Amino acid sequence: MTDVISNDPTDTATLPPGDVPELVLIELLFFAYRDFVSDPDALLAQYDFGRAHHRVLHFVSRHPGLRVADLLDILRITKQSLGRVLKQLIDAGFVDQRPGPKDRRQRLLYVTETGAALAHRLIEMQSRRIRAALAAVPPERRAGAEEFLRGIIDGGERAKVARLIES
Amino acid sequence: MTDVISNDPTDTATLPPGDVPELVLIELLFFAYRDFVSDPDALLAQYDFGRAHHRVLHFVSRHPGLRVADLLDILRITKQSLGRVLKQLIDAGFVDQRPGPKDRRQRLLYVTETGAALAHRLIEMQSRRIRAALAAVPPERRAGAEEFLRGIIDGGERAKVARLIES
DNA sequence: GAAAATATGTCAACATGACTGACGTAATTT
DNA sequence: AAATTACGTCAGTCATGTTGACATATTTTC
Repeated sequence: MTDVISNDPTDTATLPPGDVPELVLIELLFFAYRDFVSDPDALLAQYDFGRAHHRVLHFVSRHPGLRVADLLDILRITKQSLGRVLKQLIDAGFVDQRPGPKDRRQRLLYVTETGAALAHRLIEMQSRRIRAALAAVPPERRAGAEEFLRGIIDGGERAKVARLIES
Repeated sequence: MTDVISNDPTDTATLPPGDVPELVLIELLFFAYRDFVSDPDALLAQYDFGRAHHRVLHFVSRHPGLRVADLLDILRITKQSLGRVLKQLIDAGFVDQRPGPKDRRQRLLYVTETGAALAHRLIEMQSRRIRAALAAVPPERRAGAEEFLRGIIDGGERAKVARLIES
């Protein structure tokens, strides 16, 4: 791999970050997310799980007793997509479901001890990366990262996400 | 890890953000990325393109004359996956390829005018979201977002990504 | 000049995770 | 009793990723 950058000026003019300053953050979001999910992916592969299993396991672990409908709203996928992944997690003994005590139509979701252990390992991997990244940001600017990410979320979703994260 | 999540549905205590402060950023990255790609997805669907086409189009637009190998390194996908998407972009007239002038084994990639127009519209959509998010961050903390995201990228990749973004 | 390495393309076969749309069942609410 | 809700399921499709092997042209190295 020599030089990723072209020196051919004969083609369509490109938009350098000088012209569109937001390009830097657009591309950083891509690269950051690419690497952010890479450690979990590697661990999950050992269990024959993928990114979808990670998301389900994470949110069930964080919110025991979560309903299927809640999970669908969080993940923005269809019932059918969730159903498959959830079934695999239940069959493999990482997630458990019980009828709701008040409304017995509901299937409330819980992680098992095995599931909790894996969820914690995944959180630990990503926490380490987050801590390392924050360590390189001057303390007075650290809040900027969180504020920026909250602003990227759809306006209509922001309050709901905030509630979910805080609880 | 002192906390153990029990199987008991009545025990809702898990790992709250209070115990693992990085959880907030872990979850914000998920939600922010989920919404960040949502507008492009909607526009691309009109052309029967997906997220993979977006990424190829974006980086070819930003770096005219990019080689296939460079793109593989940026996107971290296999030649076969890229090949399919690239072929569709070329057939649809959004991307053009020419043999390298020095090394004729290379197929240097360029966007056509049509491709550039679409790439610019996609950048514009995401720029708008970025600008809105930054507007809500106090100016003295804005740099924190960029610094944090750079820190999330794999240490070994950071210099290469920085060069790619700046050029 | 021959051999090796490189850049790219291509084939077959497959896995994952997403989709739509329709329908079923049990439980709760009106 | 009827309507609504929560959830599951069936059947089919699509997009995007994977591995591994092999082909071709070209450039580099000995």
